[in-house]
Amino acid sequence: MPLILQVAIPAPLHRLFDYLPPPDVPAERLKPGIRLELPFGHSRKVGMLVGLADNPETLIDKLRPALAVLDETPLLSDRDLGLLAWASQYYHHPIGEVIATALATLLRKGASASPPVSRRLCQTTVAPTLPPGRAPRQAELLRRLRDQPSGLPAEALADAGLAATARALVRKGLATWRETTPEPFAPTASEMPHPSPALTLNAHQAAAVDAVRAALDGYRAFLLEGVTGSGKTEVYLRLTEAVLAHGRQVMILLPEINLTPQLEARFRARFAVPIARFHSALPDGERHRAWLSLQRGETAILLGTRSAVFTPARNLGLIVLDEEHDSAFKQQEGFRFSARDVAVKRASETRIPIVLGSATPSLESLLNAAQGRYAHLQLPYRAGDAAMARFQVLDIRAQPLQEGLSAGLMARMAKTLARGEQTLLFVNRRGFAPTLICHDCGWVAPCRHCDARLVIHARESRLRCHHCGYERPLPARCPDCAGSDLRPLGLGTERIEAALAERFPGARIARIDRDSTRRRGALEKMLQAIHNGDVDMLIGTQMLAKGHHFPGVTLVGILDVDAGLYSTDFRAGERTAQLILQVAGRAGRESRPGTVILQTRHPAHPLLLALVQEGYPAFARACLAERQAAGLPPYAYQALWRADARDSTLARQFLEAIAARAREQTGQVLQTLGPAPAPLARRGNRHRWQLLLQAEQRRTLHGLLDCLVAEAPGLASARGVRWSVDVDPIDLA
DNA sequence: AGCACGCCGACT
DNA sequence: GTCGGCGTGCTC
Repeated sequence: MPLILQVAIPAPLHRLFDYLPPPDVPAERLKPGIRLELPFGHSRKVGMLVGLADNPETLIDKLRPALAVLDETPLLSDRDLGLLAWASQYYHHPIGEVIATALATLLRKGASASPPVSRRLCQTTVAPTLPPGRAPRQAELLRRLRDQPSGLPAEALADAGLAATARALVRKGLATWRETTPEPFAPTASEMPHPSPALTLNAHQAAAVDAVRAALDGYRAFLLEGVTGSGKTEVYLRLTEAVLAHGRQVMILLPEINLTPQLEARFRARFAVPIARFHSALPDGERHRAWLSLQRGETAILLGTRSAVFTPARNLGLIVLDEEHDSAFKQQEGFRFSARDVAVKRASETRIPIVLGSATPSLESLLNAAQGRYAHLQLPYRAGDAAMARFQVLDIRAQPLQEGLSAGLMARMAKTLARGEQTLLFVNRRGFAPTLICHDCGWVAPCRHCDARLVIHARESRLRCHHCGYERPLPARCPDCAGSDLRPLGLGTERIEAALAERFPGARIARIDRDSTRRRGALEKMLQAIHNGDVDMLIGTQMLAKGHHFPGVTLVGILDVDAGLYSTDFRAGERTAQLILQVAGRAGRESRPGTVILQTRHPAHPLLLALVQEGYPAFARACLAERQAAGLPPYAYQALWRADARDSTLARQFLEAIAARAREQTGQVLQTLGPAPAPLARRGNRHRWQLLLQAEQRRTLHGLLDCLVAEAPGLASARGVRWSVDVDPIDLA
């Protein structure tokens, strides 16, 4: 009876490949989770064995034998493979590529996963005769070896400058090198001191810690909603302590590890256990070691970004995902997974708790909490009674603007400057395509088919909806008030910087955005200058909103609230609110909380008022009610089908065929919006279109996707078209 | 995605 | 007469 190997290969192919076992390999070594070297087409690939079968799926004479087995023992457990198979199915992404994203780069290329050889220096005799004469360093090292029967690691000796001393002892036969493999992390009383003492918890923190600690034995998802400065990190630390005490590992996921050095510092200060980082900016070798150390159980705490969510762990006891609302958790190309949703799935499969933390939770998570799927924990107060910033809505309708700056805001800036305090100007440039707005009455061009704004296509002089494809010519006058002052909405940081330099000659201005901080170390330098008080005015994008705190800033100006309130993306309001609170949380200190000025042409916008008058929870409730009324996520489920082709018509016709099939199969329970040109309609000489599929039931949508993804390659209109499916898209742009 | 096979223009 | 353009088709 032939043994057939079912192998996942990193290629954009939605299936497994069958192979014969490599020659001369005993069957018991062929366990799912090991890597194989394989002949594939005309090249060699590293694939993952995911299953065994008695009979091949294809003709037996097409089978080729695998070339070699690369792993002694499985790199991925059945549970790991199960999570990856789920992700492949849920996101409709090829299993081979999904598995590849779960492996560190070097493993993907076939590098050895055996533990690196590490040498420890051990004494050779129990009562060594000390070398005569003066060799104090050798004597001292011998004494340390006597106290440490398991020996001292070579790296530690090298770090301490004792490499030569060690060699001398070995030469004299008093010590010897032993090759050891690192032990799985196992907490002992001596390994668990608190180098930095735990802070005292307030009542809300204590309640949150108790709730999670009571649930460490099984799956439970917790939404930890805590305003900026309310002490979420201390909660994470206490929970980590509890989990480590059980000898289990903790995974901390962050949107961007480089922006949260304080968090890592606090973990390192609190715990004397092995802590590893895992993120895409890490050099391959380090990533490889971090991956393996978690997989083998040598790392107790992993701090990582979204790519870390698939890293296998021997004995995971808790997942913490901080800033859970952050869109960086969603991969925006290729395998478009949400690390937050995968993490929840992983916790549930592993039967461990997960804590999703945020000051401004996503509406998805708030709804999950409201419906009881997540337990809702709240930290409503800032530690140390620090006051929240005051908000001030500034009506700029019919006001003269100088590059987006109103006279009122500039007057406040002048005063702030005169007092020697800092101003932070926030420009939301999150890739919103500009919208047309009437400067006299605030009218914005709406789509007649969608609850969305039309987008200016300047070259064609037309307004177009990116959801349904509706379009009309650019109007010369406002349809509402007949005013002729119609303006595109949206300003760049450079224009504002120039305007400020002109208006405030002599003021020291710093611009912080991707362009100005591209050079290595440039951001750190600017931050230092700001902290030193060498900067009067900061202009920045959302880069400013994360991680850094600016105690010298007492005035925050948000120039462009309308662009966020009226974007083509229905999620823009939610993101804008999250950003406003995040920016507000950067400024001021206990004694001087600071003022946040929001420039808007819609001073009575109900969501804006809810946010500034009642706070984020009230805003979120209002926003959820709107979403429910409109039948939008999180009350509906979406998938965005993208297609591109050399010829624009081909891509459109393919998506029209998909839309037609979708309507045939599901009828009324599914909405199709489009196909419409993608916001970046032509990229790399390919024309891009998109089709939005939406259903009230997740099952309806996924059942349909299963069929359509299987059918699509066979459609006549699929020729020459490249396509992909984005499940739970967060950027419809 | 690679990578080959496969039919039509400008060059030693 | 060849070298090479990238169109399309396959990979167990």
